[in-house]
Amino acid sequence: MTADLKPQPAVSGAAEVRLWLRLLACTNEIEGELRRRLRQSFDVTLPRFDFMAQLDRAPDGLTMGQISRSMMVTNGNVTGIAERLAAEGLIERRSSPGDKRTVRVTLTEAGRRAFAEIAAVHHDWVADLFDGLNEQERDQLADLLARLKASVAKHTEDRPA
Amino acid sequence: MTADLKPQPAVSGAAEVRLWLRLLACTNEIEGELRRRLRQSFDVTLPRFDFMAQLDRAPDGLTMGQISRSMMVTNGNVTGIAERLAAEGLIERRSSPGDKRTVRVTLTEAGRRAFAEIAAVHHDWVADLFDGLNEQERDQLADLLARLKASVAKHTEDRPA
DNA sequence: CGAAGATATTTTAAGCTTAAAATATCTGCG
DNA sequence: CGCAGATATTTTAAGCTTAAAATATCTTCG
Repeated sequence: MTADLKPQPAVSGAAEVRLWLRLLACTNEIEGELRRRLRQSFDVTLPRFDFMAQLDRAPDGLTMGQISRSMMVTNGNVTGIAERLAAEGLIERRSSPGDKRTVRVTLTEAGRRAFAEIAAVHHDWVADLFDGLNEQERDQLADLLARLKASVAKHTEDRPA
Repeated sequence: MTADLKPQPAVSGAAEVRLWLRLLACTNEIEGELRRRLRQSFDVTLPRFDFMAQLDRAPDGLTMGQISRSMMVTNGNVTGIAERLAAEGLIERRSSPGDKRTVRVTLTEAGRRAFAEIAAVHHDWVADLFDGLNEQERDQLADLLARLKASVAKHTEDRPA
């Protein structure tokens, strides 16, 4: 529809696809490296670490739904992760007194200790991986990603909430 | 070791972690949206589309190892994807004449047609999702990601090839 | 009160992903 | 030649992830 308003390169979207593939490769590289290190150093998976990170910021605990929303994954997904974390004694699940449908999840004392230990090292790992960018470049990247996220949201905000 | 050469904010790595989480969220958002659209419009998964994309650029086909390397996933992973693509009649696997260990994979005619149809729409989708960034911003993002990838590689290049 | 619809969560089926072990084949060297 | 190590791939076990269906509880409204 905008063909004569906005001249395009020979193949529509080719440059964007290259950029997208680079973004994906970069993210996967970092994610894979962090996953490997978490497994080797702490025998923990990235999703379990992420789950615990949500709880660590919420002293009173969170419901399963809150966790799934903040992790941006499906409800069913967090059920499985919670199952394994509970089996390891790192979290506790209690049915809410007010609303029996909801489950209130908290870190156990062991979970809080384990998370703190891992998080400290995790911070350093991430700082290391990003140390090839100076502060200005990091700010620039953060800004571009915010714009990109907004751009994506324009095309997705009309999904079933 | 560099503590007195390079002053750090109060919590080491906090800014980098925030940037990393933003990068991850942004990538997941785009990846999820593309996955959903591929499934709804073409009943195909992202990994299968990606697998076919590798083959489409290689008229003579590729070995399983070449495919797993270009997709940056494990060997075992591509075995499963190939199994399903072959069941759908989209690829063909032939034992190599020279080296009986290797498998030469090619797109079937149906596979080539299916890929072409999907790829055209996929290009447009990606272009749409990125249309909130102008050309300069896209170039800037590509450049920062290249630097980031290089930075990450510094810390990972010493892994078993 | 009681049913209809909304909300929170779990279950299920299918598929993706990894790491590690197993298989099969090839290559080089004595 | 024959075997030791290298290479290509598959298999296995465990876990992550999604979408859709099922379950359980709550809320609203007549």
